[in-house]
Amino acid sequence: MELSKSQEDYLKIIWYMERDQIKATAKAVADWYQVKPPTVLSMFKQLSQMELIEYDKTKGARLLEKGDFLARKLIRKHRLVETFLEKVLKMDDQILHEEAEKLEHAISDKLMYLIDAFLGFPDKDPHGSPIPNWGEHLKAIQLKNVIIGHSFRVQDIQLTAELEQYYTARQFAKGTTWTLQDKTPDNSVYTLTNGKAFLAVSGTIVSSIKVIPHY
Amino acid sequence: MELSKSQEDYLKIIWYMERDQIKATAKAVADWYQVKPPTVLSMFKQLSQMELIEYDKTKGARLLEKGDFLARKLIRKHRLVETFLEKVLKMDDQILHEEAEKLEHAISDKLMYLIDAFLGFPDKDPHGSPIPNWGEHLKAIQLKNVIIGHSFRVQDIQLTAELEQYYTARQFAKGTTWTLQDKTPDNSVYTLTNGKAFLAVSGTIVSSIKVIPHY
DNA sequence: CGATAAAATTAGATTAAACTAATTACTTAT
DNA sequence: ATAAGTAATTAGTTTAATCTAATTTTATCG
Repeated sequence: MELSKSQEDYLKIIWYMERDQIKATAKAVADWYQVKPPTVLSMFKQLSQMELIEYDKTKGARLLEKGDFLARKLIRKHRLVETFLEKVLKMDDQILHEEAEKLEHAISDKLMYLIDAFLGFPDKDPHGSPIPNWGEHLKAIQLKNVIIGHSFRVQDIQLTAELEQYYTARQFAKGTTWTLQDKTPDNSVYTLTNGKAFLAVSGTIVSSIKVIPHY
Repeated sequence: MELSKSQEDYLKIIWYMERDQIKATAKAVADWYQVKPPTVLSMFKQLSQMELIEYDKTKGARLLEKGDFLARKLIRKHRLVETFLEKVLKMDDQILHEEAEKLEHAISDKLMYLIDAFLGFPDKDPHGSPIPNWGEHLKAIQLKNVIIGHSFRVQDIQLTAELEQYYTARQFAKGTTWTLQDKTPDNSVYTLTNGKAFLAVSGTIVSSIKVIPHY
């Protein structure tokens, strides 16, 4: 499922708060996003449901692996767009941020990549903030936490020799690239494709497989 | 007021239907936009309220001056973005249209201008469709129909000599550029600014002044 | 410790954009 | 000109994201 603009915004705010070591309480987020606490609470509930965050009254909201990944991606888009608007289109600094704020939600992963390439894969935005990317920020995550439609490179597999052999025989091995095509509602089966073949992976082992998502 | 993505989409569809001489009935628009007729009806009501369209059961929906202006602007954004993605970022043709469809709603007028300039003010998009622009499509419209926040160049003033003199003395004359800052809820007074001074224009004459909007 | 302040939570309302189901109003072909 | 078939319209529902008002929890300070 695609996230809404709002959902993305909340993830982003929590990400920034974690970075700045501010507890992401309902109040704090409400103040930041200029809404009222009940609104934040209901969004927290939603995002928890989707396993993007974890919320606890006293600890505030914290990003789970999937939420962290999506927040990072959004921030990456923001900073790439900002860089692009400034460097290539010479946009005025005053309106830069606001413009990027709108665009970050409308930019596909493919377009993000094209902009990145056009800019020569920069690692800083015009303000000097790091642009989260592969090596620096996108760590390996569990296959369990990959989002439908995303592709990834297999980084590490911890299975019994028998199982490992089974999957290796089907080209699912360290270093190969796959896309998560679908999963069952109960997360018991993950369907992958590598463009040529399909592969079903049991939900019992998706925590034991580490992958690096492509963006 | 900013239009929502939906509102913009409906204007665009009506614009295309007018171009293709298809009557924009509730049914036809519903089929086009993949919604049900009651949804379209309620949107027609909304847009009529805002004086962007005119709806009549038998004649269907037709764009009024303001609606036509906004639809054109959206299409202009679409085609400029498409051109940009293809020519500059070398985006794949397959995803071009879909991508532009999302971006057109997220691009400010200023960014539209920057893209236009970067491309060297093209008049055709990659498919050969004309990119609506100044000379070709943006005709003079009545000051009455200018949208708050937009600037324009004064093209023609049809007033009594006395009034004309009054306004001319205040730098409001053919060829000058102004921005519509605000208007009263009853449309009795329009407030303009030229960056230096403010000028109040009576609602009784806003139909007699023709202007060319900046985008 | 207990009173007060602050934050969290719950309940219920609102708005925009969609829907379904039911009704009304046209068209049109026989 | 009338029955049958479309299209338009109305009424009422739904969902996401917001709100306000009321209540409950938690903190904090004297």
